[in-house]
Amino acid sequence: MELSKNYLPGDIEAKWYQHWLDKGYFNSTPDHRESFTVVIPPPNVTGVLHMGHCLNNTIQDILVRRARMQGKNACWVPGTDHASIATEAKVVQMLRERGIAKSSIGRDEFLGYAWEWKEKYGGIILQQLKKMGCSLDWNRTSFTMDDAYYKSVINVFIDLHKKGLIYRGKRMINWDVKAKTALSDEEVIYKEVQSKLYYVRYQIADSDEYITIATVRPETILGDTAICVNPDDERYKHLHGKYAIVPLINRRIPIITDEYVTTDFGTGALKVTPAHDMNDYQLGQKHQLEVIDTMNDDGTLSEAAQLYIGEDRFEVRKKIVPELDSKGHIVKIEDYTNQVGFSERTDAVVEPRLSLQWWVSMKELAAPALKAVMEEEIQFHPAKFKNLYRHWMENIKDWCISRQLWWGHRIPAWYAPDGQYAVAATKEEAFSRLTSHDSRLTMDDLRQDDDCLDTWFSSWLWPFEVFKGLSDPGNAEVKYYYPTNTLVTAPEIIFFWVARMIMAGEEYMQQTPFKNVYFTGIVRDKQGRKMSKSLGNSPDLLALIDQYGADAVRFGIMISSPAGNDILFDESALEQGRNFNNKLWNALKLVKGWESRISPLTSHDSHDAQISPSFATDWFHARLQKAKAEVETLMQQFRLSEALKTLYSLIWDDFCSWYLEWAKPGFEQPVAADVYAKTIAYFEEMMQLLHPFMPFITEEIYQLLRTQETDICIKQQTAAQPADNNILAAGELLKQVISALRDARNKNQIKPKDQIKLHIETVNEAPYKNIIGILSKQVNAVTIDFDTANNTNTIVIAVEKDKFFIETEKQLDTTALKAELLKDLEYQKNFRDSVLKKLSNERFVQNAKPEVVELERKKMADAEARITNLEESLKNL
RNA sequence: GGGAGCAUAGCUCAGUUGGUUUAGAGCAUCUGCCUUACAAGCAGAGGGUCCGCGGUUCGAACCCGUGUGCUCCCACCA
Repeated sequence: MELSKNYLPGDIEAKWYQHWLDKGYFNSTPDHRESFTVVIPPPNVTGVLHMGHCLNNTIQDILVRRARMQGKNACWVPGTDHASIATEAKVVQMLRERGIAKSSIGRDEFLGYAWEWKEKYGGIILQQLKKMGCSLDWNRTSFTMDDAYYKSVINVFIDLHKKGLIYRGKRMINWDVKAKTALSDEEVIYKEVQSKLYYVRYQIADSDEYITIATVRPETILGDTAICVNPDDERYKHLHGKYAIVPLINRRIPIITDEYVTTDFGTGALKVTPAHDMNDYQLGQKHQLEVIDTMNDDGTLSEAAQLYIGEDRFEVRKKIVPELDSKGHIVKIEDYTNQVGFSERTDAVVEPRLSLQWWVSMKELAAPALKAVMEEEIQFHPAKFKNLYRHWMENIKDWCISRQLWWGHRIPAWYAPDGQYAVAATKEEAFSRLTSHDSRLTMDDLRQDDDCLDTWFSSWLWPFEVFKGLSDPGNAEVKYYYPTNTLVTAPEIIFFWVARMIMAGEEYMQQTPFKNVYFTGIVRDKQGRKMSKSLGNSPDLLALIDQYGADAVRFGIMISSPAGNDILFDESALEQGRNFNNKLWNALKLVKGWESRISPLTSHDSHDAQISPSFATDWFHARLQKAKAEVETLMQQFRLSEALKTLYSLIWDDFCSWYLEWAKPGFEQPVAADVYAKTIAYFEEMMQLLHPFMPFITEEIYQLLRTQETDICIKQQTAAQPADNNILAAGELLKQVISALRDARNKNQIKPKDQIKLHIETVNEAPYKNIIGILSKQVNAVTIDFDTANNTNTIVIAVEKDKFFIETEKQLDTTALKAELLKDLEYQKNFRDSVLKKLSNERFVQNAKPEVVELERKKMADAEARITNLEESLKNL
């Protein structure tokens, strides 16, 4: 078969993915084997594949494919998240484009459109994962709003409510006065605006003294319930415990102290309006201040304001300033630049506002989840995230789980007209509970809570609910697959998601949901900026796959991403991946080319060094085993990019640059049968090791090498055998000698075609005996002997303690060579002196470990030998 | 403001209990090669005040302190 000049990934990738699907290799059912479960962090249904997904899913695929090849029952569960905010926003936007306002249609109609949208676009991202080669069990595709999943979410709500862990409480939220809805923090856009800072003075009660505060929102004065100063602020110490009078409305408010107030901003005195500012609210809670809500839901002032009732807050700002001024309360007005929140949807200035929300009480749930991580029942990779996790868990705040949205799991609470409510799975149940208090109620009186649950309130059940852990408790699948092995996710959602999954797992499965968490970094562009749509610096992943191939993309992103570090994405890494593919392809072509030239003889039958490079096969066997062991260790430590680097250099340097060159027969010479067979076996084994990282090309090459009894992706890997250290050392010596001789040839401009004679001066000829054949071919030496050269026109090279004389026809210019030797001599002398200094330090000899001292002695002896060697060489010149 | 982390070659990073390292790799750069697997290649080379300062130690890129610069998370300043 004719193999193409370069590797062409397109058709090959599509072919193998379909083949794997047809064979059902990615599908898992429980059996006697050990399970290895990974659940995908469910991408949003609104999502399209970006670099972050690429990184994250490549890592998962590597872990899953490797486990599968180690004989484990690997199961990687796909699925999507309903992503309530993001999806609802998309659907609203789509409706708006069709001229439909959300407010003009009812909840059911809206949800109809939302489901339609989900069915149409929600699966795109999963299809894209197939292009990357992800070995997911597609029969298990889950969605956080599937019927059974939905019911489990509701049941968890009911259960936690029953346990007293869910309650209703007031909270400051971001209020959009135009849309008359609450906004999530993510929907608030902070912009810098030019404001005024108004200095307003308040009279101290029962005194002629005044205290001046600074504010950008003078209209909120009407809701003031305290003035706060720093307890250490000398200017105000005499006012502690006194009262001030709110201008215009003459309310008496206390002057309180709190460390929160900084002395160097404004006047060091802060007016406190608990109903209209996040921080003031917290201060109010802490100091038990009265909360006066002076604003209606449309941004106009309410009756509680006493003045300007019914007028918009910004109108009031314009009017209240002159009024304050006319009564002598304005001290000065300064220009001021500050950050103001705007609604992402309506661009209205967001107003902090108090509202009644549902909460999960977190302390109790957090305790076992904190323990699981601190005691390493769950291991974080890298471990540095343990600190972050601990800090958050120890200072955990209650979780606000209600969202003023329609797309999501609707809160199972029903209200009677008098405000009484019941939490129940059905309206009927709620009715029966509420009628026991008030028998006059009818079903029609009951109204279900309009709000939805936070998206994370469903995704925290993901690791067991994909196996119906709650909807069908104790079923065989959840018993087999749960807990999962490794979660791969971004550190930015450690609190939103990872911590809460651990809590839910402990609470409902009595077991942590995973054993390992691998935190990926954030994918950034070359300049270190986060990839985002607005910057336009996020490349189109599918276009990259088309251009470089999926294997190259996977290689490129993995080679530059140590765990937990951000990765700076650079297309040159993909190019490196593509080149690596090509290197593999060409190595295949070379080895396949040997097929027609196999000699019936093996390397042992012949004494001809040219066709019996048994040293090469023995050496590479050891080299391969060593690399295999290294990869095993690195993978256990989740050092994936280092494992890939190890394989890259094994294949490119040791296999292609050294081994194949050593084992390669001369032009039209036969190939020893055992060399051929071993080369094929090594190649196969390397393809197996590389398969999890680059699944497509490895399968293709594996199949082309020879007729296989199975496909590579389910071929079991064998454990590394011990490597022979002597032969490894001999290989390193050979490499070193070849490099040194090539360097000398290069520097003396001896052309590759020019032959040389080589004399080796050594006290120990034995290590060289095995490698003469290879050596002569690699440095183009016509003869090699162990005699001292007597020709004066020679180049002398020192490697370790041995000397190499290159005899050539070419006239040599020794000046450059001399300079080189002098430089090396100086280095060696300096080195010797530094070692000598160490060894003559008595305290070093006394305190250091004996083996360290011994090592220094050896370094010393070696350096001495090299110095003598170099000095002699210089004399010869 | 609270917390976490980072600083090693032009770039991206290794350097695992302080001693096989007067520091390694890949990419980039330079030099020479169209050598019959591969120019998406081959052979070779150059390149470092391990952020500054102080300390601990026989010995520090590594441990401690401190300064500087950068990044991220949370809360966002009246």
